[in-house]
Amino acid sequence: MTTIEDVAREAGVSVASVSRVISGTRSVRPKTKNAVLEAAEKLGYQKNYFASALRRRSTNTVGMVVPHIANPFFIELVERIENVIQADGFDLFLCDSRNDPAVEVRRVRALIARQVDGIVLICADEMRSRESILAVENKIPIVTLDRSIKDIALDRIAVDNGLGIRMIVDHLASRGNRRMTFVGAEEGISTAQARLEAYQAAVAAIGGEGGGDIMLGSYSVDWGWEAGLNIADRPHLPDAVVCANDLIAVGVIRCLLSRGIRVPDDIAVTGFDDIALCRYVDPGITTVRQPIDLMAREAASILLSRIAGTHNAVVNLLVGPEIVIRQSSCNVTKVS
Amino acid sequence: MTTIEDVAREAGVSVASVSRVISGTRSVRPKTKNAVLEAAEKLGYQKNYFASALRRRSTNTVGMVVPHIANPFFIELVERIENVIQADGFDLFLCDSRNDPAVEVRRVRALIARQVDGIVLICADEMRSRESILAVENKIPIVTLDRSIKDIALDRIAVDNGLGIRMIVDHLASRGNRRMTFVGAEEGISTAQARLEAYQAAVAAIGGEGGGDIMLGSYSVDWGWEAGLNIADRPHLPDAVVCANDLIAVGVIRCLLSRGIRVPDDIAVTGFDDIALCRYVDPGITTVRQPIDLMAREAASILLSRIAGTHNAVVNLLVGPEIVIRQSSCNVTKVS
DNA sequence: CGTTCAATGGTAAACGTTTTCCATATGGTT
DNA sequence: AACCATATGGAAAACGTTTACCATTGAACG
Repeated sequence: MTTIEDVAREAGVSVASVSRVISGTRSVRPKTKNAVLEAAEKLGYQKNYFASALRRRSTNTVGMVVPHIANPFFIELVERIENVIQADGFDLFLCDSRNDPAVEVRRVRALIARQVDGIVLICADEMRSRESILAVENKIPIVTLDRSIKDIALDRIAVDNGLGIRMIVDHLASRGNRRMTFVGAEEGISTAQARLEAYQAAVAAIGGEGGGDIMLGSYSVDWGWEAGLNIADRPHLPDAVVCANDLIAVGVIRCLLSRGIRVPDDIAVTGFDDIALCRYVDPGITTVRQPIDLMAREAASILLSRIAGTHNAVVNLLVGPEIVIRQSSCNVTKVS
Repeated sequence: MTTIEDVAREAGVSVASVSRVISGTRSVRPKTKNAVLEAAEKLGYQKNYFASALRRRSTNTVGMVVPHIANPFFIELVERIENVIQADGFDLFLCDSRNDPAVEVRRVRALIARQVDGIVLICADEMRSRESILAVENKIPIVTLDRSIKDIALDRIAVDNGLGIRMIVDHLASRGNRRMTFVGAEEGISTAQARLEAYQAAVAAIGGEGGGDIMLGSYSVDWGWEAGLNIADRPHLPDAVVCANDLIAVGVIRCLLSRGIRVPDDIAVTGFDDIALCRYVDPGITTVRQPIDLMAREAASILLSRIAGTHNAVVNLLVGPEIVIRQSSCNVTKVS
């Protein structure tokens, strides 16, 4: 391994000069600069990341913790965020918390131990993820994305879940669907909670039925399938099933179809997130599109500005969703 | 930040003893050990990762580079590998090469700079990914997974792609399909190349038509759709479309359906990998299941044993695939 | 010409561990 | 009791950077 000292000897300057050229912390005369660069090139010098981090106490790295790496929605956020921060010279460490606050806090600790300069957190639980925040001990900035933590003043960027669900319910109602059912996820997840409450309020607002017809599970295809079984077994089918995300909707639809129940003819089904999968299944799924690009850019730039030390007020940004109507909700119009 | 020195003072011992207790590198008397542990606990001591790594030149971390983080097949491999190595006390750094050898080599360099103890590489290109291997300079062990690099003696774990495709072609032939088409990915990808060659050989072996009817693009839904357009426009449809992976198959099927061509009734379509998506689309996709769990376990354990210094001969492990028959290939039997 | 100031270069002290090398204590064997 | 082997503790030297501090230079200015 060649060190700064080897380079200094080769270039005939001091280690300080080499360091200054490599890290660009202070100006050096063009002549010495060139000598250093040539020597470094010749010796194939590579800066030792750990020595540098140890001394500087900063790593040009941000960590990101997501609940489930296999969920395409999170992956899209990760990809976009990585794009933004990479342009600023930062690297990204990605961790999966398996939707478990205990794992999450371990991951956060591991990131802190590696002295990441900041963290983007999509938290596992709106109450118990508080531990993860405490683990940070205000040592570095942290922004929450998509999901939030209760009663804690933290930057947060998320879609307006309530509005999204209202748009869905209004859309279903406008096509004559009155009797609805909601298939959601655990209440511990802030987005799940928000979508649930919005569903209840929206159904009440349109004077529909089923505001209390609710099943809660997890954000997964398997749970959707399970809930589908329950629905299929009912003597009297609802007009529409509002699902808390697209994965659930896929499970519900697959299950209903397997039982000979037609979607959308017999029941309309909707999702949330607009992952690519919505376009690949048949029928295509009506859903709420999150402005992923905008969310990722905002989250990244807030984090970066906090890392840079600028920025003060806590940001709580709710971005607007967009409804995407596909076949899964286009059943016969019962009222027009 | 509390250091080893603070702990030593609190416990009334030397820093050496503290270090030995924390890192467990040498035995210490139970009495001092307890004193150290108590002091560490009391002060909330956390080992400085960088100082440790700088001194030890090892990090208990392995890096993994995959071509595309949004491809569910890779994600499954990542999840399984993380499970195995975590049980051994290793952390995983995941990177996305965007299927670009230039990005890949940057990622590998970043991993080396962070002194990962080993790398799992799913390489972008069977020729140009050679650069990535050179970047490692034999400093640390590296195993390739799924895809391979030409003419280079490196551990490799992969499915028997040729056998998988033969199983598919035989299955299609057994149901009476004679005229076939292949929709593959770039030849620079070893798996794509292997599947292509196997397709040609298998079609020849069964005396079918279409051994030369080949379209090459990328492992993506979009490419599948594009290839589907070409197929749909032909005056004379083939009996079956063999796709090089499931994403392509999804694209082909969606496209054909959108043009009023029925799958499987008019054309049978098959995939490769058996990602979850195959079960969620309609018709379900006939495909080749890779033994992901076995592959991940083997790759991880080979890497870990190389890191530990045991292990010598280069491993080139080809594991057996399994055919999963679903609706997409179950068209009318033309010969029986 | 003397003074001041900015620009640049070098020396050496951090950063927080791990580990080598010694010193001492302990226990077991003749 | 003498000896040896082993276990344990501590001092200090690494690991490779960055940076505080000082020294030197040369230019600008009166």
